Amino acid sequence: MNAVSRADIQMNPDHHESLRLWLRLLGCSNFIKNHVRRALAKQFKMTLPRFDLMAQIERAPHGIKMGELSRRMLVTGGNVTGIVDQLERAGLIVRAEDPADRRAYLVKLTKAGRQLFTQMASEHETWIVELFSGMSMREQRALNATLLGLRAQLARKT
Amino acid sequence: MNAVSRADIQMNPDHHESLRLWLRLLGCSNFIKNHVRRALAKQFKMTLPRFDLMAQIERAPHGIKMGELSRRMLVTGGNVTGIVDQLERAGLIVRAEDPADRRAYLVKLTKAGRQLFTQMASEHETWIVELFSGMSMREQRALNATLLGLRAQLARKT
DNA sequence: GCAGTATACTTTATACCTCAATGATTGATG
DNA sequence: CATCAATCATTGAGGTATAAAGTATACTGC
Repeated sequence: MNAVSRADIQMNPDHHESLRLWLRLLGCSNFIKNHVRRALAKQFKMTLPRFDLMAQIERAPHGIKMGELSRRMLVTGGNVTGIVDQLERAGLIVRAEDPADRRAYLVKLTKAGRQLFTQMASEHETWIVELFSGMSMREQRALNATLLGLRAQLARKT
Repeated sequence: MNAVSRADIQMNPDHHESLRLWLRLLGCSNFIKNHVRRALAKQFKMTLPRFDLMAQIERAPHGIKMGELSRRMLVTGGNVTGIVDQLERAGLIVRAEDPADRRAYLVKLTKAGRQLFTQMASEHETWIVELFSGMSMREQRALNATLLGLRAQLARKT
């Protein structure tokens, strides 16, 4: 094909492998994200970040602090503020006061939020199952284990 | 395929496996993306989308059309317009006329763009290699193969 | 030639997201 | 118990994303 660039010449072929792996990982992730985003928009007029945020809240029945949401979602605090604003305006969540810390809020699902989330989560799961249906359960478990290891390695690099 | 009710779907632990896998995939992807974004900003005052776009152009020495950029980056055309605007304003790329189609542009790197990209790509590669250094080359190849298969399966789902 | 339709790109409105700066509260230390 | 650094959340500016609508050009078939 075409000649290799100067950058390519300097590359160790093993390094190239890591780069390809990263691009592949990103590609898969983006594809699924796009798919889910479109489905959420179409069926529930919901965005993916809002759905993710609600999912985090749902796992914390006693409420969850803004900062904890930020850490779990790997996004900045300012971002969380904005999304919580929107969801609160829509009546799906509330900022409850934290009795132990007057700086903080405990964000909780409202009844409407819980109901909607239950519906969405169910649909969401079927979409994901369908997307991964080309892989056997065995393969899925293996991939999951690999990624769990990768995630642990990555966490060490901060 | 759908002989199971929605209640059954929630009960099936295999389905949760797919969900966990997806969240793990997304987590790894986001972590690396954040890491690279910060490094690009710090060392080159560059953003990740702009770097990605330059990388796509660099692979197409004769220039590349806006629509092709959009397809390869899995983003919308409007988005490409904005990023190309910024990079062009910075003197790193140019919109050259396509002699074969007056609606289209052939986007190319300028000399400055090519030089900067070469530097950035080299650094970028070392970051990625470092991030994946916890995995053996063997493991990386296996993961890459798995994701390649996944990507192919996904592409079939449109 | 000349509709009608498809393609290439831009624009607009809205939402996400980061970083850095700010205000408010807490908690640890001298 | 007074200070002061650390923590919790918000704001504002700049950049990235989408969908939908708009403009201009190309193509297709009659």
